[in-house]
Amino acid sequence: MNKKITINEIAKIANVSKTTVSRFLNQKFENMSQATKEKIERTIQEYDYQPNRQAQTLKTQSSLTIGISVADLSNLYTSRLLKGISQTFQDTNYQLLIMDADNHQEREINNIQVLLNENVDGIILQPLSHIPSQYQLLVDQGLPVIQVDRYVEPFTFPAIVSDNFQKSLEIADLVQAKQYEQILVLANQISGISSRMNRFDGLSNALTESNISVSLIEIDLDSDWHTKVMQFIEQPQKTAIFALNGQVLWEVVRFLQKNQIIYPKDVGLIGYDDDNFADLIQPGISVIKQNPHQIGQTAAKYLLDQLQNKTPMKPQNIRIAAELELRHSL
Amino acid sequence: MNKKITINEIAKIANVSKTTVSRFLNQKFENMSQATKEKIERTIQEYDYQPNRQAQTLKTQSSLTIGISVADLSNLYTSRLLKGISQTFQDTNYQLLIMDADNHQEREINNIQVLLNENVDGIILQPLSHIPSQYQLLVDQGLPVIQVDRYVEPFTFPAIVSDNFQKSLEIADLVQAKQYEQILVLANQISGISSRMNRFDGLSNALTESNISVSLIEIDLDSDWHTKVMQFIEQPQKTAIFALNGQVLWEVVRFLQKNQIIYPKDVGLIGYDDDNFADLIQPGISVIKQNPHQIGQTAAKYLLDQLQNKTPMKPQNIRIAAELELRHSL
DNA sequence: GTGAAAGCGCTAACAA
DNA sequence: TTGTTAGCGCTTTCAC
Repeated sequence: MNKKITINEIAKIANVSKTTVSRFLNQKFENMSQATKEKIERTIQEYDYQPNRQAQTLKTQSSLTIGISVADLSNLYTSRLLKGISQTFQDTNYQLLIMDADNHQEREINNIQVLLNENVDGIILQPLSHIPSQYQLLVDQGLPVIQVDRYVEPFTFPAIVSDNFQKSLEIADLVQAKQYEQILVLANQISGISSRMNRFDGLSNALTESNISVSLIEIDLDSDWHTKVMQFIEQPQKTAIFALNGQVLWEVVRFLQKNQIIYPKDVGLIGYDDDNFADLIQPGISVIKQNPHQIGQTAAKYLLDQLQNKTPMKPQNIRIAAELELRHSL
Repeated sequence: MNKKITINEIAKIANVSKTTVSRFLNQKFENMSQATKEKIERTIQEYDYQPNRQAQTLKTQSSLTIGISVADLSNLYTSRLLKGISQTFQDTNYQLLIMDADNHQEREINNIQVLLNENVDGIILQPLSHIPSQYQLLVDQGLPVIQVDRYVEPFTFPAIVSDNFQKSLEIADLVQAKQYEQILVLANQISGISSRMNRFDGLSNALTESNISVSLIEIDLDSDWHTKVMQFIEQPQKTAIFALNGQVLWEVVRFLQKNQIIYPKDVGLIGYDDDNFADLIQPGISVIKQNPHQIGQTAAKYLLDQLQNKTPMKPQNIRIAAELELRHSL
């Protein structure tokens, strides 16, 4: 067990005080002779000295660590989001403390407490809850916080999200142009998840004046969704299905394949594709592709900016354009 | 900015010394009166006190943090691996410090240095390099380290991996039974990546006595791989393609679809499917499904065990069975 | 059963 | 231009 060398020993070896070494570490060269500077540099090199982070944090109350809490670690959207964040912080001094809420609100609260307790300098949060009071402890801390993918209303922190509402307007246009008569929106529980609500609301709002009906089935809450979907498809009206996220889209495709329902003949199909797999499935499925990597990058950039300039950012929604890719299914 | 309450203030409020509070925090109740115990408990509750992690670490030299360095954060294999690790540590006091090497060796080295510098108590490593000397600094530290997905030879640390070699033996049997005459193995660079090498070696070894030829194309190193694959397919021999990981499998499927090459008629196809998407593609593709979640869990469990029992683990390979799912493509 | 005091490795105010 | 000193929040030895 290699005991690590400390600032004291470096100071002793270089024949200076530890203050001077500390000045060197923090690049305060204004009043330092070239000689001592070089002497310290050499010693640090030679002994491969790295300052102890905990001691630095304890003293300065700044951990140079960014806390992240994601809703669910195990999907590609999250991976790409994290990649974007990670790349942006790559060449800074910040470390990332990534925590998974695993879609449980208590875990998210716990994550936030742990992150605060680790004295993180900023937080990137993919919020699970839409109840602002849950995040009161973040507000109290006055820490820089950026939301990603979703936001909590009323706005307390800036949020980097996809242009969910806008994309649904485009889908509404399409659906009208193609003369569909009813739309079935399939989703995981949407209540409180701003991204999903925006996707649904965009469509409903745009079609409210039309005579196209919009229905919602939350497949994770409704064990009978298979039957209901079949009923919709069997009705005489021309029906389209809109899957609000990738996971749901693939479940629907599996279901349709199993029941030999052909799209777009028997039913129209469009959905979110966070896995970029839609082009592999024949016939091609029309999808909306988000850009989680850019969402992550953007969030990280804004956070970094706040950290460096100490200027608080006003709560606002920053939208990253998703991409509509039309194929044959709608 | 809510200044956090410290052990000193808790002590003052509870009318005891901070030593006693510290004893309480560390559950040293042997010589503590019920009265003080309750008094401290109440005060801690009331003020929502959480001990400062940096101070604890500085003092005890144990950070209660596990460092993780993954090869590439942005694929599902990694996500599921991390989920398995994360779930296992969920109910412990350990935090996870996750770092992405982004497939760059220098980054991995840097990650390791950062993790050591953060005084992590253990490391889970998906190694990028096969050169043991790169990891000498880990050996020197005497830290518990577990490798996942891949290993470095000669063995310095235990490794949790898929049964890559064994699965390739099964594939060799299949290929012989189906009377293929040549196998084209498609991969990303395999040199030094034990998992990929094991997959290739298993197949080659099993077929060395047969008259089935085995060829390798590393598609990320060979910009001309499309042409070469076409040449193989056009040969009179009955050909099968074996894609050594998910990403490669999907690239091959895209390529075959684009060129209207039909499997299994024109060419047999089997590959690793870490995304669990193969069942969506028609006709069904035969795949090997790994279990990264279980690999992560297992790695975390062994690490936790070492941490708690202070017993070093002997370097060994622990294999987690992958699953062969046969469909129509081979 | 409890507390005083030293010290983990660092930074920063102040002194020289 | 450099050093002395105090202290960040905690644990632990030793004393009572």
